[in-house]
Amino acid sequence: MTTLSPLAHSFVSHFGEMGSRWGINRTVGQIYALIYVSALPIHADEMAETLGFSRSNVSMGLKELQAWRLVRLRHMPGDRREYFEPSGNAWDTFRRLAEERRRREIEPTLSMLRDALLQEPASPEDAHAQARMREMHDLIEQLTQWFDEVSHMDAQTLSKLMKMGAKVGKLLDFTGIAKRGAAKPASHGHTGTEG
Amino acid sequence: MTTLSPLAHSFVSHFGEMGSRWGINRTVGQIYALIYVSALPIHADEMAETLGFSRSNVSMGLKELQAWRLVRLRHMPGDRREYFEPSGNAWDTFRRLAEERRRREIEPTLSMLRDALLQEPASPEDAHAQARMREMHDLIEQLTQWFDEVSHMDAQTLSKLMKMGAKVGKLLDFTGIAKRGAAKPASHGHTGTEG
DNA sequence: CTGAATTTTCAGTAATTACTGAACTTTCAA
DNA sequence: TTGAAAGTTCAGTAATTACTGAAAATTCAG
Repeated sequence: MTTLSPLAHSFVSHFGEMGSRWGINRTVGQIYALIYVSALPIHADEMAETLGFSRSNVSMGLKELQAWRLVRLRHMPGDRREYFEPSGNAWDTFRRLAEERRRREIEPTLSMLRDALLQEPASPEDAHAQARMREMHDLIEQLTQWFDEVSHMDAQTLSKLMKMGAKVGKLLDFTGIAKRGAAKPASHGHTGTEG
Repeated sequence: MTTLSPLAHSFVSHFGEMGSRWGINRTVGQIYALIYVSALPIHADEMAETLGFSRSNVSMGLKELQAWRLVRLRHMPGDRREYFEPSGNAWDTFRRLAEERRRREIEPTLSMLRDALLQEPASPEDAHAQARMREMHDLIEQLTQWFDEVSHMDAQTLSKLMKMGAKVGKLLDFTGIAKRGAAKPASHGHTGTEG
């Protein structure tokens, strides 16, 4: 498949544009999209030709995709070249992206916040800043801890949890009305609302 | 506060670096961080001086933050200048970021996928590509629908849901073992696992 | 109204990031 | 071993994105 069908082309070029919104660039996005929709594993020369990128660009892109653990290297019998396929289903892909972003972005932020919270505030302004940082720190920690738990589930389990989640949420929302009433008005301006 | 304390400085400069990982640039990240930790609303000149950016750069950054609905404009009595404060607490911030990213990134992707799925596959390769796209489409739709529900909750409710989520998840994980056993082996290579 | 204070716009430039081609390294069949 | 095929690296350049200063537009007290 050295030339793309219109269907595959629209998918691949869309992911090129979207890729740049995530940390990955256009090239990497398109390479991944191509691997993702291909029925069979493909090798770098084919990608370069299909996408119109230089061979070296493809090589670098594949390195990055391997760093994200989004693709898997395979060998075909009687062929020295390296073939690539997606390293999992859509849920695996999402999970890997989220885990990797967590490692690269969330963890450093948490670490910076933890450090800042250990300092002795030198002024009332610093004390306020710390309160805001603590609020952010606690939220991030809660979200990531929860994601940890959820990310070990497979698609079916997750789907069930989500369906239940909505109902559980509504129930809790109802029982929480009294507390909300006390907390919400303060949320104009700078607020320290947490449970 | 025209000069930053070490505490505030580390927070602000960290968000500058991290901002570029998200769609926003260094300037916008630092402006937001500064507004976020400030005890009182601040105006553009103060931001420009504190951060060492040009006045025009701050102006553009504030426009972008308003587009993301992350900051709120306020006026102080007897002062014509525009002051800014965060538009909510940490959970509000996270929710706004997520909602905006959804609008800008997820919705266009879903729309592209829906279009692609309506096409008549012109070849077995296209049929395979469509199957992969459907898998992605269904996952995204499920995730966003769930996020819709969750994003209406406030911090306390969410916190409860998360605490329950882990337990519910474990329970479901246990009941799901039989189904998992059938689905997982296929997840080597290209898989169409969904439930 | 007037004009000073404030904010916005935008063309030009600086800084950053992406991409290529050529040289280099690695791999493996013969 | 050898050398051709495959893969990688990297310096240079192209493309993109960020930032500034100057000028224009807006706002509002007087």
